[in-house]
Amino acid sequence: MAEIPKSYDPQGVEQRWYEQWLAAGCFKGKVDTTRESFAVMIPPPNVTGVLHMGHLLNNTLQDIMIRRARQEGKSALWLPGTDHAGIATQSRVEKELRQKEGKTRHDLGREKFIQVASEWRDKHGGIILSQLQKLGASCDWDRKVHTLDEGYSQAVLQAFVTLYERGYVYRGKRMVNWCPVSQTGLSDEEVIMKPTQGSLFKMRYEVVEQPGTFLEISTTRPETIPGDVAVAVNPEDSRYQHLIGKHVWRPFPRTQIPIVGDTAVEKDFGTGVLKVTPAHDRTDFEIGKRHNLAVLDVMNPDGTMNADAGPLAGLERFKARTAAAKLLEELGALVKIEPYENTVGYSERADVPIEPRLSEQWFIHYPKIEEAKRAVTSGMIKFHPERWTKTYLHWLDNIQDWCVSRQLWWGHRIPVWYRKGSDRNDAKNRHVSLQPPSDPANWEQDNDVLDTWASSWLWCLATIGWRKPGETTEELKHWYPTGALATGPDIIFLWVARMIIAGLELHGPEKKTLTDDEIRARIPFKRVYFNGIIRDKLGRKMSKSLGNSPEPLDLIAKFGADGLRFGLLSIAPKGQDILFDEDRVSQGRNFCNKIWNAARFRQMSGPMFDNSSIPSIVKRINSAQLDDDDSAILHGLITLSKATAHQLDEHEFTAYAQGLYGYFWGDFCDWYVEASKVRLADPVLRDHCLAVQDLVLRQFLLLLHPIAPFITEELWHLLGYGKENEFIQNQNPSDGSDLINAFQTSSVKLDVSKVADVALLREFVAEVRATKSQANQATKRDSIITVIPKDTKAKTLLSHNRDKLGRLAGLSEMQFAESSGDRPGTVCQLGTVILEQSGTIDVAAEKIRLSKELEKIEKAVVAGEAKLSNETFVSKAPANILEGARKQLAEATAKRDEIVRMLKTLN
RNA sequence: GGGGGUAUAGCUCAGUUGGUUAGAGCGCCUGAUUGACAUUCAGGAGGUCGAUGGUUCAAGUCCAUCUACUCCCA
Repeated sequence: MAEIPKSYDPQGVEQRWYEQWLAAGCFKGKVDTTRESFAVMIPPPNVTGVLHMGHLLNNTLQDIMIRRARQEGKSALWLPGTDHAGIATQSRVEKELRQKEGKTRHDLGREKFIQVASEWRDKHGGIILSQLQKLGASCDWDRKVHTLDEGYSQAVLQAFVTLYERGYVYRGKRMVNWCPVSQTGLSDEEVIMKPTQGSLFKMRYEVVEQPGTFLEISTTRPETIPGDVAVAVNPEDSRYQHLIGKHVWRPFPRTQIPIVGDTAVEKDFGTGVLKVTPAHDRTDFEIGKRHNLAVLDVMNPDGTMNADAGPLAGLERFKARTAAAKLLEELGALVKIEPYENTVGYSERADVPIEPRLSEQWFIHYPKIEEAKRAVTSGMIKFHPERWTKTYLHWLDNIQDWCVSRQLWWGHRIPVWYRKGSDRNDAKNRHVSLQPPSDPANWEQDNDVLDTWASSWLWCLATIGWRKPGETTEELKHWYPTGALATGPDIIFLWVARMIIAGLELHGPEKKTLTDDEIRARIPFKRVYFNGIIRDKLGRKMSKSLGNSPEPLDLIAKFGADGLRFGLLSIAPKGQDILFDEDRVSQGRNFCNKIWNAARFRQMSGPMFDNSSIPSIVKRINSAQLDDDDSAILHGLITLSKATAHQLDEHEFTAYAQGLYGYFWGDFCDWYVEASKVRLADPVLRDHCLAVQDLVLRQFLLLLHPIAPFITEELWHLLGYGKENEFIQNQNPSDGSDLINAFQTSSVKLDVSKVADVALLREFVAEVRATKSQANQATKRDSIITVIPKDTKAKTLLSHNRDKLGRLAGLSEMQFAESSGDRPGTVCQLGTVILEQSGTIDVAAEKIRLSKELEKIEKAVVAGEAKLSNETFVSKAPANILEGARKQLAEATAKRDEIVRMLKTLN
């Protein structure tokens, strides 16, 4: 066996093992119906994207789940892929086209543009997946899926056609959210509401029938004045009701528009008079419909003003706003301009304010809403943390039809053909199918593509072969529903809810309502873990413009993938946002180094023996030599295994990481290994003690493996736990029951009470060290103490562990005495400790120390006495609590009395 | 306007059916290095658990109200 280097160097280890895992096909998902299945579908990142902090956390969590499942012997599959990111990709390609060739997509034409975009995708896309490999992601790369793959595309179109046939898809002219930059409609979910600083323009319009009378009107958008077709007041508003039916002069282009009465107008908002612009506002559109008003569109799709905008024609919309204000002023119609903050919808991708715009679009009316709610409320799908259920249900309760058409070219072209020159809104003139019509010359296909989310909502189905309802594949039968989904709560509507709906409606024959059993069979996943969003240490979102996002690959290079994974996990509170601070990732790296060195120490401490299985190690444990520490550390190992199994089941990832950290560093390294150095020097006891260490290290590596796959695999082999070409991923850490069995088989009897005894010894050592530190003897290895044991049991425990205590506390001698006499000491649970010192003791300092101690313990005594003298407590509290309180009070009292006595002797 | 979330040490956070003297990591201070690890070890300082009220023998934990910050939806 090679000698282990002094500090852990992740670089070489990571690359070597990742290559071996790939070569051995470790990550391949195999359909094996004899095993329980467990699949995870990666949330497909944008194909154009690069790895960011959020991906690191999200994919670490998935990797943990899938690696643990593999260890447990499940038939596991983690399927990777990317989505085509319609708007994002098209925008980037168009931008490059514009910059490099000065062309627009229209110069190229649809076919050529898609070809260019595909080439661009193939060149720049998918970087993110190779970056994930550096993180150690154990995806089945051979099953990589892209939403524009041929088979997947078929599924997407089929879903649309099926929903059309089932009556859930319709076409219509509606108000949609229009992005002037991407020049496409968007769904409500893609619009981000942001408080925006703007101005409120107060204007006055003259009443036509009563010259000299003016109506004051407030607006944030004076550029839409040319599109005004009326002004509206609340019919119950006594200030204005007499004017309903009359007209006002619209300032520009100057014309008469009617005054209408509509209850949608809020009397208290502004002046209580609303200008009505049906083409550019949702509320106004509704008002216009009620009053039969014309829809006067004054804007081009790119956000510039069109010819109908009169004097504003040709101006960009925000320039037009300023120009409109100036114009109003010149006309004497402007009263004043006030700063004003209101909430404005922004396009998620382009980050510019959207325009409400009337256009022809395709919509999906969501099916299976009731079932989607029931799936979650009755626990067939479990959300972690559970509170997201409320958000999910609230959305379903207020659900709006989904605008799924996008005026883009990059995506799945809507599989609808219209008879040339006919009314497209008449279903008779449509051909909706995966196949074009047989007489293509008479038809033209819809120019639009589907929303990207209308492809990714099939992710759990179409990645494993779903192509149409009713048909199934081996993979679908085996892995669907998938075991868990890990994602961010920000896409609970965009993606999670829609996947649930898609599964319920499309995974099976058409049914109006579903039974619970049918729901169970159709849901895409059984659990959803919502991980928090990573922010910078000031709590801001990570963003390119702020430059506050670290480069993930740099972090991996600096801390190692394992260290980074561990660090992220240990600072990621359950479902809570995470404030990222690089310093904290170093904890993960340090932990890896600690593990590395513990293994190194094991290697240096003696020869390696048969480490090939639990029984072969347990066989080397000598029951006769089993001491207090052995019992405690092995019992702790069982407890840890059990806790880990529970925490992973419940997705308590942080507790899982911290449990391993505390056990390994605190219990094993700082105490057990240090204590065992005495025995390791003794040839009779050495091998037994090494066996215990071997067992602890083995099980610990197994438990840690899902978080830190590389270092655990490396040490697994270096310490001889696995043979060549066998991997740690195929070893089950279990919940501790295999340890219990092995101990029973080999008649190794652990004494559970030793856990408490060792805790007492640890307190004792800590007190001695503190006392020494105070007396400036901290570094002395040959201090002498006198102990007045509390009782005979304490005395036995101390003398049993004399050598260890000497080593751990730096003692050359530990004497026992009946009484401390007149010397001050430290009181701990096992007794009073007196440090022998040369020269005189600092009486004043001792007094201060003891007084502080006294103050602390006095509080406990008072609290304990109060509690026990309370009759209701004594009569109502359960017996074990009562007994505990009595014991505690007795101990506190004894300690207090001893301190008081020592203080007296000092006076 | 509606609905979440959070508030515990200087910082970031644990604290799982209410029950010892509320914990960890980092930071800070003191001390340690010739054989696992300075990516280390030992010790120390530091908290009226956001505020008020309630339930209970017992509240950081449960309930109500309030305050601050934050997210989502309108």
